[in-house]
Amino acid sequence: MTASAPVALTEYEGACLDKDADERAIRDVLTRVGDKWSLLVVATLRNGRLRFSELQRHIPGVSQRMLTLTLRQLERDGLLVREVHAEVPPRVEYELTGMGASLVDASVALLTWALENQPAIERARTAYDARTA
Amino acid sequence: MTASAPVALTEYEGACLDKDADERAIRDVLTRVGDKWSLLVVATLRNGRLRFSELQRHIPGVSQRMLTLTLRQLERDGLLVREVHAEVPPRVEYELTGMGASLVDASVALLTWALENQPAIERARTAYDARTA
DNA sequence: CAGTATCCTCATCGATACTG
DNA sequence: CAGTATCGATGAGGATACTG
Repeated sequence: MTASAPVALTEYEGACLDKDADERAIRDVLTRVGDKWSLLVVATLRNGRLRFSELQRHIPGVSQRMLTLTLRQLERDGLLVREVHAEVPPRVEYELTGMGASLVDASVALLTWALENQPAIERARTAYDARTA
Repeated sequence: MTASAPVALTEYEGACLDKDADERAIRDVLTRVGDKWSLLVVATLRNGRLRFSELQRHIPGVSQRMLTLTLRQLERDGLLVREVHAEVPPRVEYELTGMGASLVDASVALLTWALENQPAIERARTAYDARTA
């Protein structure tokens, strides 16, 4: 499973990471993925559209402000669409675009890695701290 | 290729993202991957060990301070090892661990996604800005 | 219900200078 | 060469209050 990855990586370094535009593209996406709520929002929307309040319930700890800001960014980037229904009380639903769904798919490997390696990381930290303390 | 991903994601939401520990593990890794230099450092080390100054040359724009901090964190997490050679002038080499290499492999899908979708994201932003301006 | 508007804090990051 | 120490800017993110 790791047989072809080194090749792919070499291509990144040679053909991509050194070029400014591609490096910016990657940093752009990684910054988004690395922020506190974006990936959690798209992952939560992976199973279907949800309204604002439903999202807030599904994502513990997110403030109204941060959820709004995150949704606006994701909408601006074309990862989800915002649908306002002209009703009283207002109803706003959010739904992933194809690109948004594909981002989740592309993130699965990294999420799996995170879960699988968390114990080893924890152990490494403990050992390091003991060594340097 | 996207056939099995939704299933995997559903498992994440049901079995993982709602549980505090796993969510912390994921956020932990995503924060690391999302920071400005970490993934760039491990990717650069993917082809073999490098010394401090070589890393700095390979990674344009990184300051001594940030490179040091990034390397210390990655070392603490067990993603690379730091080898100090008792020489004058001092020589310090950094090399990925197996876990460090596997992180790069796990990130390839996301990096590929970033490169492939960057144009579409750019277009979406332009359209959004025109719509809301 | 689905937001805005303000204020505030803290962590990240960069620049610069110094050192074993 | 491979760092450390210090300072300062920037901005992500949280708390709270208010609104169409």
